[in-house]
Amino acid sequence: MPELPDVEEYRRFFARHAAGRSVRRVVVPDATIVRNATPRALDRALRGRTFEEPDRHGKWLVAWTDGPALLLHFGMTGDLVWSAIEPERHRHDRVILELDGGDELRYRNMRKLGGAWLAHDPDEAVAAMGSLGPDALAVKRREFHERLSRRRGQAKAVLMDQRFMAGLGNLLVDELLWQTRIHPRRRVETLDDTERDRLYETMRWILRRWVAGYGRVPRRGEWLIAVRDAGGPCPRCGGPLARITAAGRTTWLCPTCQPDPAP
DNA sequence: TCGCTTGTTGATGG
DNA sequence: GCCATCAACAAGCG
Repeated sequence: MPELPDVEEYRRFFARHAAGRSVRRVVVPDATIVRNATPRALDRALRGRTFEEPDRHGKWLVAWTDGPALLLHFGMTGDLVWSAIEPERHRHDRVILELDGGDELRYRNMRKLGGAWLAHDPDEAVAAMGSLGPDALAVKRREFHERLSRRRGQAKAVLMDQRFMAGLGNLLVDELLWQTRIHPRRRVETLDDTERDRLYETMRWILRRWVAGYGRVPRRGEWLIAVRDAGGPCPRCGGPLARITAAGRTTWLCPTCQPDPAP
């Protein structure tokens, strides 16, 4: 369930269970999930190391040890599982961290989009994550506006681009555009100052609410994302929602609240 | 069988 | 170089 709030929840989950604990062994049933090392190299690098408090940047989880780091990206179907909660291993558990005391933290990923990377130092970690923009939850107003001013094109595509802001995904961008009443195909260069600032404020508000209140993308309440799958009406105006494709992704919007820039 | 899916990357074309 | 589109990755569901 990987949007920024989901990965932040994974980060806390990882910290709660694995921080301060040492690695007894790393088991990788499917070698292809580790993208830049062999299972043997990953095991050798992490075995005997102790996990520290993990970091998150956008949708990336960076789990540092007192030596190298394990980087996890959750794709569309990634998850973390703790053995005390779920004792049996699952066929989609791709990386299994056996920790001191016998507990296991497992990286599960059905579709194998995303994966695991090994980084020996911060430079390698940055290289593995690619060119990411600032974390969407940490970015300052001034930098947001500065970066937005350098972009052209459809709002949906710009906001989804991890090089612009790291952490905004398909669901969250639909929510953000609906909250700010901006059509997904609206070109960002046509946004006025009020709209730009509303984008920043609303992005922060949604992220904080979803991180603090849900720890994930919400499924209930007066959110666009909570009603769209049920085919429900717009929570704001009561009109029917519309489904289009924008930036190559399924996109939900309210045609009344978010007028089409080019009817 | 086909279409669809909360993500990302690389090729292609304008 | 920037932007738009699409295929590919992979696996499950209806």
